[in-house]
Amino acid sequence: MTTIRLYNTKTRTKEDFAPLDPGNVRMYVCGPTVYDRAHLGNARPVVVFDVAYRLLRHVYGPEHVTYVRNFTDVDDKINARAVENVGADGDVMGEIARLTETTTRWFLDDMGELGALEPDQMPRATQHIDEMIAMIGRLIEKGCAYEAEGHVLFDVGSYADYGRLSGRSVDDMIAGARVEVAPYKRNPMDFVLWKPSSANLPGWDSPWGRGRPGWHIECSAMSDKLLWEDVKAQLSPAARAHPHTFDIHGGGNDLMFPHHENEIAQSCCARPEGEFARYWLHNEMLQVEGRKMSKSLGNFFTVHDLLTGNNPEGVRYPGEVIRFVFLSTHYRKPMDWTAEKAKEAEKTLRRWRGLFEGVEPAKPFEEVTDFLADDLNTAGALNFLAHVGQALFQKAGSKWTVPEANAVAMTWFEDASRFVGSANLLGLLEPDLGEWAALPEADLSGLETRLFKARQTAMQNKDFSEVDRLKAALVEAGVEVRMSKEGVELIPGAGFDPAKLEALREEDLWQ
RNA sequence: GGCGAGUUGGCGGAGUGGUUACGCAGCGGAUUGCAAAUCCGUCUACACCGGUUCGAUUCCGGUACUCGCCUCCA
Repeated sequence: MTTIRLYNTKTRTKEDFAPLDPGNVRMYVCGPTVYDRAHLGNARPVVVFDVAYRLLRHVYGPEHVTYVRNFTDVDDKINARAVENVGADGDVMGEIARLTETTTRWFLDDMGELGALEPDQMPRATQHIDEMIAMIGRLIEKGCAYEAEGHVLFDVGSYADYGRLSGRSVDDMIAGARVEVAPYKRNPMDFVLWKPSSANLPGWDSPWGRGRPGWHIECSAMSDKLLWEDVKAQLSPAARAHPHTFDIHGGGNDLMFPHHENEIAQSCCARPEGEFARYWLHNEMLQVEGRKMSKSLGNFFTVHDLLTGNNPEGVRYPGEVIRFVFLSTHYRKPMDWTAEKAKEAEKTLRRWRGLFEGVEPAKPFEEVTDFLADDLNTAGALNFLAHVGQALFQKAGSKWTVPEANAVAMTWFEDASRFVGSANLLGLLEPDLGEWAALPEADLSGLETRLFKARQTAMQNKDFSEVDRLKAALVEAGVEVRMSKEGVELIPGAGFDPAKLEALREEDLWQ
C-alpha cells in the first residue's frame, strides 16, 4: 500500500501518515462563514483538501474515509451583513436565514465548478448548538473556562500547551498584543466561548443566558461529535484507545492562530484524557498578480467572477482552468493567480485534450499516486503528466525518431494514454467526477464544413475575401480558427461566446 | 517586536550530491493565400558568503532580500 507522507504543522516535519484506524480515516477542514460569495482565496483550501480527500479515498478506499467540512452560519459578520441588507420590514432573522441559505448554495455550486467533491458531511454550526453548550459546560467543570458578565471565556492559563501549534508563547503574545482587552478577562489572551445575544439576533438558551457560541468552539464541537462521538463505537480497539480523536485537521495557515490554537485548547481540555487531531495541515495563502488579494487593491475576485467573466480581462475561466492553476503550485507555497498563468493553463489543457481525444478514461496509474502521496505534490504530478503528454505527442508524430531521452517516458504510454485521456484529468486520482466546469464545447461541424468549402473555392479563385470575413466573424465569437489543405478546425477559446456563435448561424454570410 | 515560509534562466515552475526538466515567451529555419497550429534547431539558471565532500543548485551554518500570519479576512 502506498505510504502517504504529510507535512504536519504540529511537528514541523514531513511524516509518514499512519491512520488511527485504516478502516475509518477521518479528516476535518474548516469551512466558510456563509455571508457572501466565496473568493478565490477561499477556494484554495477547498481544492487542496479535495486532493487530499481523493488521495485518501484512493489509498484506503472511498468507504473508509470520512471528510467533514463545516459551514459557519452563526457569526458577527453574518449578523452585520443581514442588518445591512434587511428590507423595510426589518426582519433581520428572516434575512439571516435567507443570507446563509443562499450563500451556502453559492459556495457548493462554485466549488462544484472547481471539481471539488462534496465532503461526506457538511454540518452547520446552528445544527450543533447543543453539543457546543455541552462542551462549554464541561470546560467550566474542569476549571478551564469561566463566566464573566454574561460571557463564557476560555482560560488560556489552564492549558499549558497553549501556543504550541503556532510556536508562540503566551507571554510573547501578550507583549505584542495590539487589541484592547476586555476588562473582565483574567488573561488578555482568553477568548470567548459563549456571548450574549440581543433579542433581534440569533440566540439560544443556555445555562449562561440567551446567547450564541464563539467561532472557535463551533469547530471543536462539530469535529468531536462527527469524527469521534458518533463513530467511536465502530473504530478498531486500537483507535478507540488512542489518545487522538481523528486523523487530519486542515485549513488555511492564517487560521493556525488563533483559531486552530483555540480549537486544540478547547478540545484537549474538554477531554483531558486525550488529544485532538493527529496531523495538522495548512495551506499557504493566495495572491493575485503578485500582491495580497484585497478590495482596496482592486484585485479581489470571487470564484463566481472568474467563472462568469466578471473580471478585468472579461474572460470566463472554466473551473478546470482555475483548478489547474491551483494544482500547479504546491499547497505549502504562496500561490499567485495571474491572468497569464490562467491563459497558459488553458492552453496546456487544450493541448492535452487534443492529444488524448477519444481515449477512454481508465484507472489511475501509480506514478501520479506517488507524487500526490509525497505531501500532495500536485505540481509534480502535473509535470509528470506533461512529460507523458510529450511522449505521447512524439509517438503520434511518427515523422521522426523518438529521442533516447524520452525512452523512459515512452514506457508509460499504455497506462498514461488511458488515464490522461479522461476529460476530467485534473481529478488526478478519480477520473470520473461527473459534471463540472470544463473547457467550453460547441457544435461547430456545420460551420467547419462551410468554411472549408469556401476556402477550397477561394484557393481556385485566388479570392480570399469571403474566407477572411467568415474567419473574422468566428474570431469575434471567441473561436480559434485553424485552416489547412486537409480541413478546417474550429476551437472555442476562453472568450468563446455561444450566443454570438448562434447569431452567426442566422446571418446570410453562412447560408 | 514575535512566529513561519520562500529566494532556480525573460516569465511560470519541477527536480537532483556529479548526466537536457518541462511549459510559455525569444531567436533562426520549415510549412502556410494571410494567419494559426505544427515541426526542426537554438540562447538565458539554480540569491550571497562560508562549511562538509573527489565533486553542491541539491546537505549544514550564516548574510541579504521577499512574502505571509500575529487584527474581521482562507
